[in-house]
Amino acid sequence: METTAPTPDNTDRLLLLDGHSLAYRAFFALPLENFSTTDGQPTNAVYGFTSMLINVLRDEQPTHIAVAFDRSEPTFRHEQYVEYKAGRTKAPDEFRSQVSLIFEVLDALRIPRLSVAGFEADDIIATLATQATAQGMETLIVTGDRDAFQLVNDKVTVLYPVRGVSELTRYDPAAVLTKYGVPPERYRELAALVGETSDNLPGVPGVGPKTAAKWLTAHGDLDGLVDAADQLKGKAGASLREHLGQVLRNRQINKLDCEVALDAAPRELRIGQWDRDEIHTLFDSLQFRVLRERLYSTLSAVEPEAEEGFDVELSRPDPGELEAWLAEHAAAPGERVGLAVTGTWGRGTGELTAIALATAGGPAVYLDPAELVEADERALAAWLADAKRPKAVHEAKGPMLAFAARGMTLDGVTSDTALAAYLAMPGQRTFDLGDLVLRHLQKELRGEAAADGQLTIDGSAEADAAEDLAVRARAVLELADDLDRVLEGRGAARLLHEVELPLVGVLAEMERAGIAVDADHFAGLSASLGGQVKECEQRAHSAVGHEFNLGSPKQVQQVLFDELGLPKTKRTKTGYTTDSDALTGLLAKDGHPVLEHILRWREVAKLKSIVDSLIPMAAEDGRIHTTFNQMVAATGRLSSTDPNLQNIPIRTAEGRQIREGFVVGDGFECLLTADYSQIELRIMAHLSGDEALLEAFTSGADFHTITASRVFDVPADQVDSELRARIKAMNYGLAYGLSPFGLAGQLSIPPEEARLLMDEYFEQFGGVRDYLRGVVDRARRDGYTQTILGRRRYLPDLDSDNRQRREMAERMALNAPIQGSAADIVKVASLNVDRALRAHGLTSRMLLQVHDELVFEVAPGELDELQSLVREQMAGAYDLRAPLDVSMGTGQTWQDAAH
DNA sequence: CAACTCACGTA
DNA sequence: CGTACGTGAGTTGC
Repeated sequence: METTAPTPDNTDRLLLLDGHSLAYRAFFALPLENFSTTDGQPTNAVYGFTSMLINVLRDEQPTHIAVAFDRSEPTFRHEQYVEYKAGRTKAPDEFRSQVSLIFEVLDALRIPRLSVAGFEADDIIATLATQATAQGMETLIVTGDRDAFQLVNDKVTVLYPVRGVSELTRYDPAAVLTKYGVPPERYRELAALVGETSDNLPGVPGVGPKTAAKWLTAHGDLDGLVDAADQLKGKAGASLREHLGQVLRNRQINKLDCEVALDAAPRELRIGQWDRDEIHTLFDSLQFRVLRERLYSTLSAVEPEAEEGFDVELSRPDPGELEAWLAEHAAAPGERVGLAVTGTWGRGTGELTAIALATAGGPAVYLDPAELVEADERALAAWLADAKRPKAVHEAKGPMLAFAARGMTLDGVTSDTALAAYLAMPGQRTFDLGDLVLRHLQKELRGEAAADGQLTIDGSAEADAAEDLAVRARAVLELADDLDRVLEGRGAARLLHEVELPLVGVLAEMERAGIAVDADHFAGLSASLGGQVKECEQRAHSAVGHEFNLGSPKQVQQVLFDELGLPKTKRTKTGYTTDSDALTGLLAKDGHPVLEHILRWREVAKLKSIVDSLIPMAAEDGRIHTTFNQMVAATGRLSSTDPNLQNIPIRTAEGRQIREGFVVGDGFECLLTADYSQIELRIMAHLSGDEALLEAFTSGADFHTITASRVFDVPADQVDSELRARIKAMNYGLAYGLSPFGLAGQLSIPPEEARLLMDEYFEQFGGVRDYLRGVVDRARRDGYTQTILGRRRYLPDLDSDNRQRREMAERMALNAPIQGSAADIVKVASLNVDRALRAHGLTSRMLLQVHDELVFEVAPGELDELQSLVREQMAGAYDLRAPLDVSMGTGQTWQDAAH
């Protein structure tokens, strides 16, 4: 039972920890009064757990890691034995508040945490250990639960904490035998005889470990002992005969399940790149100063040892030789080539500074686009445009724009590794190639020579840059294969290949097209708004008797609450809110004139800032080219930046004036807008299968009116605007996880009335309530939600014991399948419309996508054909039980095209 | 100067 | 105490 770690070798070592059992031990081992933050948050369990984790990482040098947690739901053991773990006192609040902190530590360290409803952490550990052994990995299990001893063998070792959490005893087969007198495979039977107090599994009275071990050794195993029970002598023998049933039940219950269905396989638990900033912030808030330093020095040693680099045979073909090179190395059908480029792109265009192609076999080329002779340029263009020459690219849209700017088309992209990573991990902010390569391939983004620690051949900067780019191309190629496998395993391969990937080109074309703007209109608008801003400012100042900055929430607070003594509003982190809801409320109560001026100032100042930001955005072609981002929204929506054209005002008349500045471009006839009406509600009706709600959609009458008429039990023609507004708020709120309280706030009615309203609603539409409940339950069980096309959103916080975070995750779980499915449908529609435009040979083009709306620029004479084509493709994008409904409008400006 | 907070525009 | 975004201005903190 020695505690030194084995010498590191090349075997993969999987470290599995039992989160709850270790945290619980730490909680009782470390005095609370020494481990709390200054604001009273207890941290002894987090500290003890983290400290132990750091020590194990340092001493054992694992290559793979995961932490398993129990869940609150009953397990299969409870079904077999109702008394299982009965009599356990509930964990103290001081402990429970720390579990989510441990989650945060693990998340920041990028250590996977696993839990499965109906199973204990031990079962997860048993499953992973069994799988790891089968794959030739070594496994180390750190747990305070002795049941794990049954898993010990040549490849599996248990580290069991002693003396609190400061020391771990190593249990290999020999150590188990020494300590208990039986080999590990008999341990379970020994425990069945002796019993386990903490699990409320009583053993045979009068039989301790010594007797039990003696019996098992003498009779081979428990079955042998049972067969021989009649011949056992003495009190102990009699006691065993009397409690035989109980012993057999114990054996049944303490058997760990090795076949739990898990999301992750052992090989996927490779130690990843941890987030230094996140750790810094988190440990700061936990006031772990020493621990942070220990962690830093330990983890820098444990970070993935990326010994391998990428082996590329880089060449720079002589002028005129590119075609031959491509024919030799990049012409095999079906054999993907990695493509990496450097340059700049954005605003619908781009410029290339370097191009590298890498093949799976090793040969790679580096090209300077500025030096390409005509023949090479032609050969490159032909290869790029050939859809039958598959390519893997990381973030393909930018390069696509850059290629397009020099007249080349990039087609045949069968993997965009950033996009694939987004589908695999939709919550992540960035998809850096280096990080992904390290995580998935356990390699550094560097060449073989650099990996060997050698200097590059001549060390020149240009040669290094060429080598770097070729390595990136090769890395993308290998990463693409790996991510293809990951997505295939999750059933998301079609989403990638049939939706997201083809959409890249469609988005690039929309960005390239841009939308024409009327600069004079914007200039006039800016001037007029500027005048109003000044006016409001002066009125506000004179209303309070002095100047102040209306744009400063802090100064506005000072004026309103300190100087004027207005009633306090809702709290923010730093004071009291002055948002428009609050000010409108104050205006109704107090009526101080300054409130009106502030509100009005905010409105016009906001509009002016939007107009002023748009003016310099127009490119030389008189059009604004936004950038669509396909990989930021966790739900699958697109986002738009530089500028954001998805939040151009529409609600107020003045706001709509801005839309008048977006106009049809030269050579086109008009703009066409087409949007889905109530797409999210239709999806909710479809997903819930609520017949009443579905009927409200198929009846053809106004949806909100119909639902209101049902809920309030009045004929549809007697539903007034008040009733309709209430139900409309409910209809939409449901998809966001609205609470009675929130509904009350929004409708300015008492919470009790809001609750009643919801009850009445659900009485009519019970299927919706069942669906919404089911969504959250399923998400909690699976760990993620899913859209109609299988797009997942992972929500680990559904298990948080921080109420606020958990409820937030629940609302996200409610909304993600609805908003995400709507995003799926609009994406499919965009693709189908784009295809149809080509098929019909139309010149009209798609310019914008605003979540449920598509904006087109109509070429002369094409309006009728375009309209019917767009309607057909949008309505037919997906077969919902509440059919998709499309409404369209046309006009010379975006505003006029509204409908 | 970067990072954060607040406020507010859209679906 | 309703989801998903991006932007701009002011403020805070290194």
